[in-house]
Amino acid sequence: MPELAEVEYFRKQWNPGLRHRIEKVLLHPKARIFRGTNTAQLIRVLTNSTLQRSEARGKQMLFVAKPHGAKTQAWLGLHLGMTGKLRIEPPDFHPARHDHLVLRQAKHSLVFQDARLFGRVLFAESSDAPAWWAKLPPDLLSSKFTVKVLNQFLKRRARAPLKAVLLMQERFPGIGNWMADEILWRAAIHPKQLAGSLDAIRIRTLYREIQFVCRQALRIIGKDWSDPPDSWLFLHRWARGGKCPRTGAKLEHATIGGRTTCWSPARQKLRTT
DNA sequence: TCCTATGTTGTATG
DNA sequence: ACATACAACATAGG
Repeated sequence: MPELAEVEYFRKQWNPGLRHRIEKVLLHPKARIFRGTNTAQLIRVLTNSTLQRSEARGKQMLFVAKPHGAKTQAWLGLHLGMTGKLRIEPPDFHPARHDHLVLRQAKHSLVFQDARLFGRVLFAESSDAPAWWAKLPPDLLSSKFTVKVLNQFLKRRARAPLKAVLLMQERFPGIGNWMADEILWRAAIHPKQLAGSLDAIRIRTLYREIQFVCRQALRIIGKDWSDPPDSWLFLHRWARGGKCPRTGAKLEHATIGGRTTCWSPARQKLRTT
């Protein structure tokens, strides 16, 4: 499910728990989402800590807690993978099969559910942010993501199709399968177009559409999980016999960059120059 | 039964 | 070393 805006939506689902104490931590230590993470430390430090704030950067979320009587901070990183969800339940709630992490508070249980277990839980106790948070690439809506940065990355990935390149989180944090298709559709660029083959005009167009889709998705989906308008590719891409909302022509599907990709052949043509 | 799924990563290959 | 491609991970639903 989750790309940039969906992650932002799920992050906010735990807002009722901010500034409240965590009384108990429930988890299945062997669940795959805890791979590489010290769950004993996570339980010890988070129990009796106070949840303070949260942030999302791309698909990565951060929850910061203040451990009881300690000067350090507790850093809880959550990644939703393909099927992860955050939700709120009553304090006496009993975790179901896919509820792998529960932070129990007096008034709420904060639940991380993930059926496919592609998600991930990271944890650190330290005064400064751990590397897995501090070293994340700049947000696509920040001033650090410039046309020049985009241009340089496209040159380095010159032989890869743009669809695959847009999915690279090291440069496009938060973009996932549907956002990549939406961006390329708006920019009228074929998903198989090689990254190194864009002229300066198209690079600028691509840049603009990246920012447009990020901004609008956050505003619409990130706010309350509303659907984007009918004018977006979003609502048509999985429909059987789906039609391009701009040209009315039939949409096409193929696997590109290892992912099912949808584009409008009437609008997105492979270009040799 | 077989195929698909809004993601990441380890490994093979060039 | 660097860039690219793809199988593997685990479960549910059509």
